[in-house]
Amino acid sequence: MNSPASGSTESRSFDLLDERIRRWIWREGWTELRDAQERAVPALIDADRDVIIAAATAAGKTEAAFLPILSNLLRDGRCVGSVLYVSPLKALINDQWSRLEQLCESLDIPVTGWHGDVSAGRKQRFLKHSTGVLLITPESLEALFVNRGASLATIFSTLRYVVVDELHAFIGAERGMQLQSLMARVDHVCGRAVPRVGLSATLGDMQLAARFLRARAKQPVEIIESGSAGQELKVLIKGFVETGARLDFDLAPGERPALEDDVPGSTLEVASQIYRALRGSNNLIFPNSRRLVENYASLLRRACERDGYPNEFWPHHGSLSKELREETERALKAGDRPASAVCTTTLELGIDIGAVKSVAQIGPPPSVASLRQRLGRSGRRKGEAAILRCYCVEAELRDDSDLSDRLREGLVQSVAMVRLLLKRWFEPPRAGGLHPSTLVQQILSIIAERGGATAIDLWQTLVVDGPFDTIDKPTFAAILRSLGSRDLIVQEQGGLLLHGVAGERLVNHYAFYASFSSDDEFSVIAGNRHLGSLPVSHPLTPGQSIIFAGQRWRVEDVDAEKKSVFVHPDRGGAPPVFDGAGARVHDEVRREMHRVLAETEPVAFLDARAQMLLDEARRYFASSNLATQSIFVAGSSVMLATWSGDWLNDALVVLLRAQGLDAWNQGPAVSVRASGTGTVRDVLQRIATMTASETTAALQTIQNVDNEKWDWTLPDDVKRTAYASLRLDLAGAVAEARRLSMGMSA
DNA sequence: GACCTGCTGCGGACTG
Repeated sequence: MNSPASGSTESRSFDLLDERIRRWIWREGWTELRDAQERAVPALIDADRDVIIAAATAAGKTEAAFLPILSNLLRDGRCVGSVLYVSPLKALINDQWSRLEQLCESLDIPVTGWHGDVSAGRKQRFLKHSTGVLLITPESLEALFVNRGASLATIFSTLRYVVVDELHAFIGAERGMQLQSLMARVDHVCGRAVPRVGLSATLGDMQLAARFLRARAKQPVEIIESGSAGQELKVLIKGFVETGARLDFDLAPGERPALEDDVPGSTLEVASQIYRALRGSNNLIFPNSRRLVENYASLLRRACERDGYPNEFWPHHGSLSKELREETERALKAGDRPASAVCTTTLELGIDIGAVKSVAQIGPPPSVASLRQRLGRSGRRKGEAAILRCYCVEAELRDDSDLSDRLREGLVQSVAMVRLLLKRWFEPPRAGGLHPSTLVQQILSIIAERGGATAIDLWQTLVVDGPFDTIDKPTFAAILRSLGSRDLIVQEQGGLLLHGVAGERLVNHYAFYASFSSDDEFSVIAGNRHLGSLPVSHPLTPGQSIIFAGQRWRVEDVDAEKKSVFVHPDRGGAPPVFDGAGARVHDEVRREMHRVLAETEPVAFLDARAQMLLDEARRYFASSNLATQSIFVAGSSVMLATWSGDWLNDALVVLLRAQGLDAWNQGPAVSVRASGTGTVRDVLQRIATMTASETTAALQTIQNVDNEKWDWTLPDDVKRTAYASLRLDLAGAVAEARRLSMGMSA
């Protein structure tokens, strides 16, 4: 069938679908099944294998999975089976629920959304009749295991598929480990391997994704990869120099500059250019922090006010209340007048926000993968190009400017990332993390589910059948002892493990279900209105002014006990201070940066000022022999130009420090405090011959290794190994030390 | 000098 309307028999897949679903397709007026849908039907219809569907965002992945799955459910005449659909976002569950409900209503298949915002009544209804489609988050699924362990076998008795949406969002993350464990526990409860289906638009390595979906598979995972038509991309990178000058941006007559005291001139210049280029259409603007989102949203809103337009620029980030975020989403979706969002990664994936004309990136993107995801939001209409504008601010050079400024690091990183994007490369997920923190959560959860478990049971489910297969028996035993010493678990006479008093208390609180931790935040309240939450590290004081939700406020009162900040509108304001570490750059990006600097041809997508800045950086790169020289003296430091990613650089820093040198990661280079290169070369030679156990010993020097939610419960060495598995490339650092000490070029 | 995700059961008061 290329055309169901014509009754053509070209499509075997169409004929395989249940008659009621064929009628639905007919009614919808589809003229053909998309490529991914055509291929997914025979793979899924018999529920006899695992499948990955990788296709572009608009290629109809949900239907590709659900048309054959629902056909299977209808086989017995009426629906007696069930499907478990797991999604990383509540908003996505709500979107998918409306789409599926529209289809399933006519098929008499119940569709149940299940997450924290869904009423207990709806959940009860599913528990009574556990058939149809259950759309759920990993956290709510965890809660089912903890609270309804005894009825799980009944609930999942007719389960035919487990579908995981946005598969890429789970790989390499704590939530991914949790999800893999939950899928293994579903199989255990069902007493059989329930077929798994993974959906994603951004998978690079299909084999990695297949191993994530089912490790140690008896039969291979079937992979359906549907290439997207190459979409045209228009890119422009604009350069700016921070001179410290201030622009007369938006002052009303007689108004005293207020923001200008806090905002650099380049920010005003970037805001002013964005305003001119984007006002009048729908766009997404990505500064790299919530603080900058607030700054730009406030400036752009005031520019609209100044010119007498209704506001077109709306902030969107994770600290804003659900209501304020929905206001922004509604403005974007409405389509009756122009609206742009100034946002963080909250608008990078998931929810449908309608057509977006262009994407503006302020400062270097956090990663190529993220840039790719952001661009996927633009030019979705047929025949329209995706448009990307990057705004890069560089410092004015002085005699004491550092390497990063002289090499125009931010600009060069943006150029490198855009070039990698055009080559269709992006960072693979780092799947080697051990995540013993999540193992602790799963141990406590299984004890709750089964009303107690032996060490052997836990070992079998979590390590032999589950995702924690890099944990050996002595380590597993050490973790159990560590949990015992903290009263999280106790052992009965017969060997059965139960919760201790402390364990009982933690598992019985709803905060247990999430595998990841989050910081303490203060509620920001204006009058009766909850504006959102603010992660506060330095406590706020009454009288202080802040920018929040794109507007300026003065702090009236702070209630530390209730974690609330009471504010009222104000004219002045410094943006709220957010803490956190920087984005981590991949090896390949740093190598591409080296190539960008070593070449001499102009880069096609730079404006005149950006090209000038790049030329400057290239001249410095050439005159300092950076193409061939890896070790050199700069002031009171010795620079080691590794041109490697932050995992390798951080590991090299750990190894240098363990040898008594003061070192730190400076991006393209590692900097060591030393007067000459002699000592540094000697130490590099020593590091170059280190064995794995010697590098492991160096981990002892790291001060703070508590990274994930349950790390505080783990033995010290397990914690350090876990830290290294997530954040350090120790083997790479040893190899780099060898290269550096032999005087080879990058 | 970063970002994001998620969260139950139960008792008691109240309503129709």
